[in-house]
Amino acid sequence: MKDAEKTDSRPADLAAIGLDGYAPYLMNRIMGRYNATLRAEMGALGLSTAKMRALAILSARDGLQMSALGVYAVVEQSTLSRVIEGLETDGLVTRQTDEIDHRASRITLTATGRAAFDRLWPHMLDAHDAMFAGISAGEREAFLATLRNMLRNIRKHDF
Amino acid sequence: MKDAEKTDSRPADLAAIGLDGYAPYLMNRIMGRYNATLRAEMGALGLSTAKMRALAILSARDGLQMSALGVYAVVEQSTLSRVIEGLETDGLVTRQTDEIDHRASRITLTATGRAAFDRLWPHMLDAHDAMFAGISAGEREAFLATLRNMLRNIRKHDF
DNA sequence: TGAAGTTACTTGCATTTGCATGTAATTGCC
DNA sequence: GGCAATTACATGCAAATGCAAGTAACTTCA
Repeated sequence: MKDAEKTDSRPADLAAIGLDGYAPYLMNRIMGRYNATLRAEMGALGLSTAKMRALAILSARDGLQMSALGVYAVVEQSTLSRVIEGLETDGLVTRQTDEIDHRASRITLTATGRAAFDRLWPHMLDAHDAMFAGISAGEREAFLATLRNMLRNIRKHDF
Repeated sequence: MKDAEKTDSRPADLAAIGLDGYAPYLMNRIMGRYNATLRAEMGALGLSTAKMRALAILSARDGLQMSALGVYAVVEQSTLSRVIEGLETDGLVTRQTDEIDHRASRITLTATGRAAFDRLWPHMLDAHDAMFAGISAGEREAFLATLRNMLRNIRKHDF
């Protein structure tokens, strides 16, 4: 075998496998476009990336604590704290102290917040569909299955 | 069929498909951890996320213009301008006016810059390997192929 | 039970980032 | 050739973000 970089040993550098052979590069490119598209489309509504993510997660799992919401939304806790403060000011979410643990607060979507997400969702869906254009349902499912395994590999929480 | 969200029509919301059924969510989680890990590990070396990406891309494709580098590295043009300025100050890259197009500049890694990438690369590889732990070479290849198709779908440039 | 340690969130502060705009160089087209 | 449109990059500025430190509320365990 001529090319040392083709063996099972760790590739010497990025050039050895090529940008297109390095999954994080491809994923960054794809998510960069996804995020940029949504930010541009929703910026007019006063929704930052972090705000969009918080709304989206809450639409699927209401009543989360800040800490869990931060994990799901991939937003630093300090950032999330301010984001939620802003969403609360705008009346999109409610923050109430947890009954059992008085340090924690439960974040809930208001009707207004739900309506905001309902305007956001079609854009998210469009961005999603654009990604998977021409990709079969079977391939998409296999792709999702791999993603779920990868998340399980690298996540630091049980969710 | 009972569940309207299980048909081919567009799902009503995120809850209908679940977070784990929405690829951008999974990809954000995974890349969030990837980026956070690298940032934490390389912050001591004075490398921000954008600086790391610029070095990595240049290690594979030297002599790029700012505009192309920005696309590959998924960094806004204005941000990249400052990032490259910083890297140039630190002696990691060289910026020289393009011979033909005097508006453009060609960015090149210096020996110091290459050395910086060589320290960065093992961390990138570790993060990559952590993602794909327990995933077969075949599954990884299929995953990469889907990613390449997705990038082709959503990219706005020919590269 | 009570002091030390942990956890949940907030806040101060400096850095990073993005958008809008500015400047210089090139291209297109009459 | 020459002027309008476009392209490449730089910069002003405000918003977003991350880290470190602070406060308050549990938990643990002697």
